[in-house]
Amino acid sequence: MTSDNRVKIADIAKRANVSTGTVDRVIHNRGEVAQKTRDKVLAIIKEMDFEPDILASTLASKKTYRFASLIPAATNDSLFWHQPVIGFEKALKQVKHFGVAHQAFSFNYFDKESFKAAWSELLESEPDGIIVAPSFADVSADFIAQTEERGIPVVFINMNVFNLPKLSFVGQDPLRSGMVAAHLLDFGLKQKGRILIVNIMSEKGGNIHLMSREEGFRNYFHGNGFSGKELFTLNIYGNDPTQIDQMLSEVLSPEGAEEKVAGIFVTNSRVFHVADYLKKTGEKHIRLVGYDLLEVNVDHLMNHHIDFLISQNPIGQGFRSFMALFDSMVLKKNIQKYQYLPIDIITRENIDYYINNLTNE
Amino acid sequence: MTSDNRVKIADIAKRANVSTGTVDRVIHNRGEVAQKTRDKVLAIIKEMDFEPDILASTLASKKTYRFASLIPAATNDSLFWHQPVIGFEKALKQVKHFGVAHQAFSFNYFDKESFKAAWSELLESEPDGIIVAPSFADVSADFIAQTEERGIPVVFINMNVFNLPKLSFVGQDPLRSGMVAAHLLDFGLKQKGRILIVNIMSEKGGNIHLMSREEGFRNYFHGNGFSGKELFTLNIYGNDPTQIDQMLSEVLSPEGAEEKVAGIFVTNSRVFHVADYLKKTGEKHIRLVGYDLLEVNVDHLMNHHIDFLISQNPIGQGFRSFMALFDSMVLKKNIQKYQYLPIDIITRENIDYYINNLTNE
DNA sequence: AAAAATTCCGTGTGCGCACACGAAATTAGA
DNA sequence: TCTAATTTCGTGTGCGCACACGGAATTTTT
Repeated sequence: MTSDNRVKIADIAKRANVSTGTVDRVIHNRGEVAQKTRDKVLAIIKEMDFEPDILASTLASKKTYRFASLIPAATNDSLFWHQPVIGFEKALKQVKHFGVAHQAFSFNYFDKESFKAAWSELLESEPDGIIVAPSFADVSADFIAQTEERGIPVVFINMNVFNLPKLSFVGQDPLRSGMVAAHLLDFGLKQKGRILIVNIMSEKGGNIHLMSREEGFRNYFHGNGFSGKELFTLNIYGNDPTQIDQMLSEVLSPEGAEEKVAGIFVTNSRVFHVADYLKKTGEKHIRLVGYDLLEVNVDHLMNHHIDFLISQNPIGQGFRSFMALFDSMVLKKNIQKYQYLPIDIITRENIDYYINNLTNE
Repeated sequence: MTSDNRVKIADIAKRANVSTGTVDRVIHNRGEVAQKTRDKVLAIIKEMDFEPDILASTLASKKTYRFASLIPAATNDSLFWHQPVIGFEKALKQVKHFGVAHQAFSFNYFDKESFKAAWSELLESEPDGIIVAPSFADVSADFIAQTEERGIPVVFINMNVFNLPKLSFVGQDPLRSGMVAAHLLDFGLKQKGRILIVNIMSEKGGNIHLMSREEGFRNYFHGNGFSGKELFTLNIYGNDPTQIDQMLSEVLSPEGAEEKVAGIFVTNSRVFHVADYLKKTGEKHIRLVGYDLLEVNVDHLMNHHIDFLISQNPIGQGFRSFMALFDSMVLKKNIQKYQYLPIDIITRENIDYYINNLTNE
């Protein structure tokens, strides 16, 4: 019930013939300590394996950590981004006692200017740590320069910009996730057959992600020798249903096609557009794989119009990003620079356990 | 940097014209308070939305929580059980500041007596909370009666015993996981084909799990109408490789078989035995699905002798079980009684992110 | 109505640490 | 050598809460 013999600051102090104040000064590198005594205290700290009591510590120092996040606003075009916020909130709930606060900023996914403006606003709030989805690499570079100068740690969520300094990246490996999709379709299809890769994207750029997924998808087939599958790509810009339908029918309709398409890989969450089309045309033999557990996608999955969805675990991404800042800044832990989240394969049978999952609650 | 206006006990006290001591007494239901003032204080607490500061609270009350775990020892027959311990340790690391300690007990997976003995030893240590894998339901029932009497909360990990009282169950839904396996094989096989279900189990019982998985597997096919698949079961008792090989060959060899078997579902982690056999006989066209990321299984997965593995996320199970006790006892949170973990589908391409995964670190 | 028994309540101390303040020790200046 | 400037250090207070102790208020007993 009550056992404890953790070594505390007072123990160190006694052992070193100094006061607790002095020990405290060396612990926090606050100077005003003679080199000799500093060394002695340091040695004793190590020898006695002293670890400060975080509870007492944060209780005494009324310090507050203010974290700021900057991610796209959740709209019809980017429903995905509603989820990471939930992850932020879960994490916050778990660590708020330690004096952590959170302020959220957002921007228009397709508007570089709004991204820039939000970044500025965020910096003006002078946060102690930042989580950002660096949609526009060039703009991000400018601002990261500033955070570097001010010594504010930054975590990248969902998308990475490799050449920029960062505390950590939290997200998925797009190449690998493309390979997973490829494996699934390969597994489900007969030996031969054409496979269509569909990129539904914005004209305004910021689609590096999709390219990597396609690359991974193609790599899978190349890596596994000739498997009798023929791959071809359809790029669709914008998300006008009518236009999408038309472009799909050109490629899929009997007249247009050479050999019949057996499977389709949509490189992002817009997969529901393709499912809509297949449903509408009564096509039932084309295997379909896409991304993310949007409600529309889940509906199609349950109704057999989508075979597999790959989840990016957006809640987990939010949670992990937040905790990365917390672990690093509050607990002074060392953080893994690349935190690749699992590439979850979702079917009708296991989806219950991935929706609103509490994995990281 | 320093902003805070959380309401504290002193605020309540002042507002109620009583001392902090009195407020403290009502908060902890420690009696010795007139009903009238008790009501008043309670009202004010609610009105001001007071939440005690957990940090200060645990700091002041030198209370210690001792959690005990009881799971099978990790042996060749149950390698799986090495993982939950890692989850326990991760959880402990995260919450040890709150005065949480952990003592591990283990037993022989196949030996009911050792289970009984370990239970007794555990109870003698008078823990404040318990995590147990209730391998033998009848024995567990006896001991659960005792924990109930003493008011010690118990969490069941990995396997559930439905009619026993518990704080929470943490594990997977075996029925559903069987369905997932079925979906995968169904997806990967031509229209027709025989599918073999293999249960490799101990003679000594404790295999309810496997039965449920088989049931789920069969339900999938029944639920989806006649899909042209014929299912049949092979039960193997014991884990002698020679015997396993022989029994498999009887069922799979050209002479023995009526129609060729197209896919095999092994209902637990012993799937490597079947993979060994397939590898040995050079069979490459039989699809194979099984459970758990044991090293031997992972090897077969990487070498294409196993198509999919279903992971039970054992580390996560350990972590969640531990946190269930913590959340309930220390944080006084309400706990979900059934915590079903995701049924993770593992392929060569995504396995990296499930092995030693830090999802819950 | 006074004494005894109960019920109810306020005060004080300490948990382990952070940090301000000022004093002591040391060094520099004259 | 004595004072002034620096460097180095010890002490005290408080963070928000838990809990022991003893005293005040109330009720019961005689």
